[in-house]
Amino acid sequence: MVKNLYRGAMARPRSFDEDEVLRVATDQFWATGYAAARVDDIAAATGLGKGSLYGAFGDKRHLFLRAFDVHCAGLVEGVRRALDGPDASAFERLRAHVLAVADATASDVSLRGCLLAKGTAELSGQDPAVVATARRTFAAIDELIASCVAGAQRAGDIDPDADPARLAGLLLAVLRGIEALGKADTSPDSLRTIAETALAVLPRP
Amino acid sequence: MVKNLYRGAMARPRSFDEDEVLRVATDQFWATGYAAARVDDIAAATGLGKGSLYGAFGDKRHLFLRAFDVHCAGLVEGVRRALDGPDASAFERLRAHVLAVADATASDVSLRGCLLAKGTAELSGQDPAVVATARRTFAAIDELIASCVAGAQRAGDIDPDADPARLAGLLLAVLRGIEALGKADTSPDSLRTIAETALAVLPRP
DNA sequence: CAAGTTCTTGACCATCCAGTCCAGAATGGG
DNA sequence: CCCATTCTGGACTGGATGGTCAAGAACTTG
Repeated sequence: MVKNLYRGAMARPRSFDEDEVLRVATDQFWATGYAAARVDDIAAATGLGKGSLYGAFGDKRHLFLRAFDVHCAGLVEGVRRALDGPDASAFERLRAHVLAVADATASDVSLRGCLLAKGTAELSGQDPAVVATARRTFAAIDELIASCVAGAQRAGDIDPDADPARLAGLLLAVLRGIEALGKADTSPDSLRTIAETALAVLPRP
Repeated sequence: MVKNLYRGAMARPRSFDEDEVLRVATDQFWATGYAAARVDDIAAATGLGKGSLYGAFGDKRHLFLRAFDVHCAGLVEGVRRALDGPDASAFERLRAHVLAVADATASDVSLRGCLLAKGTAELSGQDPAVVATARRTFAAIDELIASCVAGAQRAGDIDPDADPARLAGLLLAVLRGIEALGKADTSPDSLRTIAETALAVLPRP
């Protein structure tokens, strides 16, 4: 249970920023996975005592869930920034984003991949909350892609007869696939080629 | 270290089949992930004492690595069986396989996904042996798909001017993406639609 | 400034778990 | 039929780790 509610006016104030702690915690979970991450390490990395950590977040699982949520929200926000914009440049934004994901995955020397993928892979069979967050996140990204595709259609860069939702689903799967292949140290060239091919097969008007 | 070498004529013979034990171990790792799997549980599930397990496989990590190898080899073998055959039906086999993966992923009620994906996600940052096996496995599947695509091209079902390697890479990414999305409990319909769309965008002659 | 509240620290606890070890069982060779 | 060898089972150990707690620090309110 979370004990320290942080309801505004408190006696002794928090000595830390919750979001900052969550970012550090995210790094720890990211590096090793949920089960292998140690609460002591997270405490050390944040500079907090374990009591504060447990007081603020309840237990390891809830700490992870919070970090996971923040991370996923950030992901969606990043995709939104990358894809939002005027129809005229929608296709170019889509293209840039898909290639950027491939390049980012390829240059991830640590092979840690994305916490969304890692967390979902590790915990989907055991924690419904993780599944729910992952689903929401994927759905949000799917919609962002779909609306970017629709923009590209209006701009005449993608066949207007195609179903934007279907193309978005395909692109989302490709993105997640690139991420998965990247963790197996697939060559940067291969990943980029996959991204290019995905863009190339999109139906032109 | 592995102590029991099993070099043919031994004093007291093994009471178990190594492959069978690896299958059971695979199930355990699959259900919970590597870090969360307990050697005691694996021993219980196989009916072996821990002494025998450690004698035969060395330690938890090597046991996992062996199980992972066997699992991946089986995966490749399954794909080979699904995709090998005459050119005339190559496209149909490809189509059936892609749809089958989507359906299988969708009907995986336990959301455990594929051990290849799960193991790679969890351990790619920490165990080079896992990365190596994953890469080999993906490369093998990639080649199988490429050669099936080439067959479909010879049969006139796919544009002969397309690069089969590029299309194979794209399809592999889509398959891995479907797997990833499936763990987030994406609807069976969505997964199948992604598979259908991937097949639909393949360039026809 | 006293009282009341909440946060912080880190020692402490109870449990869990990978890996060890040994006494005994099963087998083949001599 | 006995001995050397190898496997088996499970009790045991040492260390790690999630979570608790109590004493004290920091702040608000009256």
